[in-house]
Amino acid sequence: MTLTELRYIVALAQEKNFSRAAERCSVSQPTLSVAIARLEDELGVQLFERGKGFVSPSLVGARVVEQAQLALNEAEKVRQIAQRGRDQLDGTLRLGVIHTIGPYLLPQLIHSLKNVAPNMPLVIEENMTANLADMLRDNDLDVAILALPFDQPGVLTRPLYDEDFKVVVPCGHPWENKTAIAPEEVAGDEVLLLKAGNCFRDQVLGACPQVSSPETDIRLGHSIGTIRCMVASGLGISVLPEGALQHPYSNDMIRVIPFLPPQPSRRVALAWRNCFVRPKAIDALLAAVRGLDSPAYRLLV
Amino acid sequence: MTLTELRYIVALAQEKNFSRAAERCSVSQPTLSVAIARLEDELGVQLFERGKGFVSPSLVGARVVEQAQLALNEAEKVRQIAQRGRDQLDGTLRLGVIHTIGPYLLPQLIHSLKNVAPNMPLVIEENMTANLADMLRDNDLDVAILALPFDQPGVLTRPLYDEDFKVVVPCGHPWENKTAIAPEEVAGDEVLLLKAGNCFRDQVLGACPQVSSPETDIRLGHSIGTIRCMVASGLGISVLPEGALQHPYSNDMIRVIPFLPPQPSRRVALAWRNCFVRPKAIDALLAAVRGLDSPAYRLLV
DNA sequence: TAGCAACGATAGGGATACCCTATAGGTTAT
DNA sequence: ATAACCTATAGGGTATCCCTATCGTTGCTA
Repeated sequence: MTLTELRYIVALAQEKNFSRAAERCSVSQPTLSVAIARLEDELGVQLFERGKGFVSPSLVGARVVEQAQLALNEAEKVRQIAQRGRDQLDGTLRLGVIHTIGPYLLPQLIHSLKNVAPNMPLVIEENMTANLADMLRDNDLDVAILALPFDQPGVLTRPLYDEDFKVVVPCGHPWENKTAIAPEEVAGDEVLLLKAGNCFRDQVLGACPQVSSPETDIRLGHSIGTIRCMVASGLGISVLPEGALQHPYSNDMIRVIPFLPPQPSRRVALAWRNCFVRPKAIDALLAAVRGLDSPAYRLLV
Repeated sequence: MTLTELRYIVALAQEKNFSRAAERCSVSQPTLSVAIARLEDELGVQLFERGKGFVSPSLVGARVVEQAQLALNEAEKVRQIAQRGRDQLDGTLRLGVIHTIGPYLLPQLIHSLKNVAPNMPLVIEENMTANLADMLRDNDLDVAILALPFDQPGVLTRPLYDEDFKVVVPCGHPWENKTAIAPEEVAGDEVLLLKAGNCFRDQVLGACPQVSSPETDIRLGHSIGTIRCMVASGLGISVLPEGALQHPYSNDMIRVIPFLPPQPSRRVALAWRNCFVRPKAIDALLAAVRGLDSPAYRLLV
């Protein structure tokens, strides 16, 4: 039983004439005649009564034809669904992003993405790099935004932008009026850090070797927002990425001071499985990044 | 797009492995691999993402597979409907019958038919021979029971039984105690006849040439039942088929008297289009007639 | 009544599609 | 390093599919 055969019997039931039914199906009359005879043989039932002046579905034939029409309708829906799905920029994209980027980049990025791919809503997973890597591997995510280095077999990356690190001190701090700070000056346990697992914490420790990693978690924040508040309240100082210090996240209770050149920074990249089937969605994200307009991000795309 | 291809993608979505999916579909792995690639090409969408350790439906693929399953279900119903319809003794049979046979034969016949074909209900059309012939030709009936001769192109007949004619006189009539009557004795306008169009009326006129066909319809009955009552009330005599005089249609207000041999009779037959697709239903009717147990019918089957 | 037109079935041939085995190319596990 | 596993590709054989040509029947018409 094939879809073609089903189309044939539906056409014959409607036309009640082999030649016209064949024409409607764009085949010759013998083709349709033989195909229907074959289907009748396969099903073991005579579907049509060939009379002198008429062709008419038998009792069974009428029911079979009716059901055949339903089957054809469902098959046609398959084609329609595929047709609608041909646009790679149509349909949800599952995007992972690390905690230290998501809240600061995504509002702008989504706004920019709307221009490039208006019909591609994002499902956003905010997590740490290691978890995003797993989800990417397990096909729980389509794409992720995270900080380099990131090397994962079967996953491609593409740098998006560089983002400088800044020193953040509370209002009234001795460094309040410094214009630049050397990485080595940032030292001791006065420095507030993110909890372990966040890649940004390790990047700060790498950039400022004098910072001690305290055993207690008193000076460890769950998020950049927490740390910013702790700094503002006078608990200590910190090092944060510039993106997290843009309006409206900066305020007059803290002072943001640049490092001395070469300023420490991180490289933020897009990552996706090399076999991901919607490359145009990647392109759209790159274009959206290209459309960003923020001095905090030194674009690489 | 073929049903086979739809089966392939459903299997692959379930097994998430080309080899196992191929095995489930009873084809080789390359066959399934190529078929799916071909379908993806036809639909213009990549349905599956082939990763290192996994095979997973894409966003579109998942929807397509889901719809494919629905289409396959509908197609399978086609097969089931045909399967159920394979029994030619299952399903309604449209039976035509003439007025002078229906009320007398059918109660017994249906009872007998229940034993032969318990799942073949009858739709009964009671009409005159000419109309039954038309309905048979136009595929409005499957089969008819009527009196011979009946010759119609494309229609086959098979004799069922012979049925004698009897003279019916009212109680107290001069012939009341005769044991047999010659056809020529039945004469004049005392004889009650069916209205024109009924074949039995013509058969009586043929058997009893002395009977005059009155111009007025005073002595014409709409049905055999009407005539029987008119005889009982003393309006005249009549000639009726033996089947219409069985219990409970006979009573003590009328006398039923046979003709002198050779008794006039009619031959009742089954008729159906030669292309009718349920020959077993014909056989079942013949068997049901064979199962009749009434002295009024001299069976021929 | 002969001829013609309409219709469906059949015959025969050719193109295509389908499915197979063998194998390549890649990754994972031992 | 090797084996095992997985998917894609190549090449070839066969079955299916569809075509044209034609037959047989029926019904209509000249």
